[in-house]
Amino acid sequence: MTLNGRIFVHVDMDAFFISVEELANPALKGRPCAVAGPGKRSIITTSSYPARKTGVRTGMTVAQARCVCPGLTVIRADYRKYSDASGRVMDALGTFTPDLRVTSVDEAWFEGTFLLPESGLPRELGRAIKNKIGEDTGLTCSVGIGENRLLAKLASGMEKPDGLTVISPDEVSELMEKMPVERIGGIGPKTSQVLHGMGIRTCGQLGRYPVELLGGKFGARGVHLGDMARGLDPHRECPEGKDEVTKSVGHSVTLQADTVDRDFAGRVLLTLSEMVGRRARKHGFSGKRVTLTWRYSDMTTHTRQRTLPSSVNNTGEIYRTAMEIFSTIRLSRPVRLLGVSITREPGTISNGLLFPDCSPASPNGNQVQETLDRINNRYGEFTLTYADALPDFGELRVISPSWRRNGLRRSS
DNA sequence: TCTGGGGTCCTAGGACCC
DNA sequence: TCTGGGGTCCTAGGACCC
Repeated sequence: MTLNGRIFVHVDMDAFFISVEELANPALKGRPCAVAGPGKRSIITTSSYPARKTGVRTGMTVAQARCVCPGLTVIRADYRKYSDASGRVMDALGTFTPDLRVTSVDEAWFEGTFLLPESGLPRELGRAIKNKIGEDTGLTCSVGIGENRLLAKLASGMEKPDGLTVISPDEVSELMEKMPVERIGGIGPKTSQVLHGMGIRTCGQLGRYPVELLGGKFGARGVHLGDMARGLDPHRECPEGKDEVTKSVGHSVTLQADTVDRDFAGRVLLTLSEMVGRRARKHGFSGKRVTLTWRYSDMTTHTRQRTLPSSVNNTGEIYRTAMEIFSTIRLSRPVRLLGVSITREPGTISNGLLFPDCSPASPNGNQVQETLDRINNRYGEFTLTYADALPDFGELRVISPSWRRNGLRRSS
């Protein structure tokens, strides 16, 4: 089975965090286990395949998961370990192409058109990738290959775990005919619910639906839905590197208990501002817009933002702006989450190394900050910090699935 | 003992300008 | 007995992804 035109390869690690834990502790293998954060309100991040069989799902609370699966072993997330493992995986993939696109801690894709082995069989390329990752890291992955990104990603999810799936052009229409719409990247719970309401459950049905009606229902996005359902990729024109620029840096935290205490909230905002500022400064990022996010106990989430005259990444500026915004809002209910982020203006380049535009609050403030940064760089995050900051969650190392190696999203 | 945290992109409405 | 029509910027919210 060969693909005649371009080919794209999508690599997705199997139950990544759990697999890394199993590597460190083989006794976990074959057992129902799950990785979760440290807080009592944290959720399941990843679960092993035996755990999934019992009904454990990502997003459940630890209590819910234990309820479904009483024998569940819950492992506290160790982001440093996953970050290191991810680096090894991406290094292995980097031996195949100089143009690897890392989309998250456990996912990457690249165009493989010119990388096919002499035999020209995509499946052989896929096998070579799986072998290389296995040899270098001891981990398994699922590889999907298709004539565009959308199909490659779809393919990688078809035979998990340890899968290798090649979708050749002549099997696309038959494959899509019965494919549930929610399997397509970009069609989430809300969209699929609306589609179901319209009597559309499969990609076959979606692909035949009149484009005008989809456009009317879903706006600009609706126009692409039909194409996607037929296995065409709306991202096919994606200029080199254009999607690689980081646009915002932020941190948020769900509090251990909901609060109406404004002083405490202020200390949380100081801590978050320092975390944001630290990470931004480390990577030469700065942004003009500061956004405050808060979530009430009923899960309704609100944001208020303020655009500053110039870009900032100074903890003091970020904190001051966040507090200015905070002072304008009246908390109508207890708050469960607070967040702070800075956003780059569209079209501006902010790289502190080239353009040191991190306008300090005051020369003194900046000196203090530089000293703090130096100490924390050397001895670890929050070794020295503001008296009012809360070091207990400031210590948390962040690695989100959108983490990128050598990129801004790398955990600090 | 409900419901994490990091992001991106899109939409819609209002302010403002000419 | 009135109030056009663009364009752009800013803001808030929401869908989605991993």
